[in-house]
Amino acid sequence: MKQVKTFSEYMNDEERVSPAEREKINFEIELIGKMVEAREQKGLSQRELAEISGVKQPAIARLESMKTTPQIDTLFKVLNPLGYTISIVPINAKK
Amino acid sequence: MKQVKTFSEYMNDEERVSPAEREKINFEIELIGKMVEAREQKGLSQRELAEISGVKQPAIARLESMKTTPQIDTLFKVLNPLGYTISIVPINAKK
DNA sequence: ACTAACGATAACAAATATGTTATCATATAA
DNA sequence: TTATATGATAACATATTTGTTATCGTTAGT
Repeated sequence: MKQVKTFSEYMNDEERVSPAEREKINFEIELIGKMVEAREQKGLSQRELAEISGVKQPAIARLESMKTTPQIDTLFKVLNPLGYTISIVPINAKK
Repeated sequence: MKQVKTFSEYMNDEERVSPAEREKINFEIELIGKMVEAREQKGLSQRELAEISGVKQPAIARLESMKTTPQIDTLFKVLNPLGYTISIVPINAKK
């Protein structure tokens, strides 16, 4: 018998993780995925993105390694030079 | 001659408001619009939404009156019971 | 071997949001 | 008029992120 839960099973256990928490975690995974990919695809180092965005390199490193959850100001500062923004969508629009 | 700028003119003046700041302000306007509308359309008071979401009523009031910019945790807690979430989109997808 | 650039991390101060509790003014209903 | 519910606000403590500065280990290039 299985002894531990998979990550997916853990994430879908409502008794442990609330829907809002799950949305937040999914968002963060989506965030760092697109963030790292876009940064590297533009050939930018963390230090270069730091200069462009106005967010310091240690803060970017903390975000990319998921040590912290960004504040909204920081989110826009980092995403904007990478060509992304965020928007509010109905939950059922989750394609 | 015009003496003052309209809000729109102010917002589009890159020397005063950076692109990232503009995105953030637009996001906040979109946020409180959908937030208040959805809350009232569901017939919920701030106190009721506070109970459902786990965010205290004073915090909700501060958000709706734009006294503070929410943290991402708070954002998901409030938006989730209202049927919304947030997602990362390319800037050119701004319809 | 040396240098330079990279991402990660440490430590502390500063900034900001939230929790908590209480209260206020206003509107609405009885 | 009295009572009740609403959104807004105050004051303070707590929590979390970011700034700041410095450094670390690793990798790539010379």
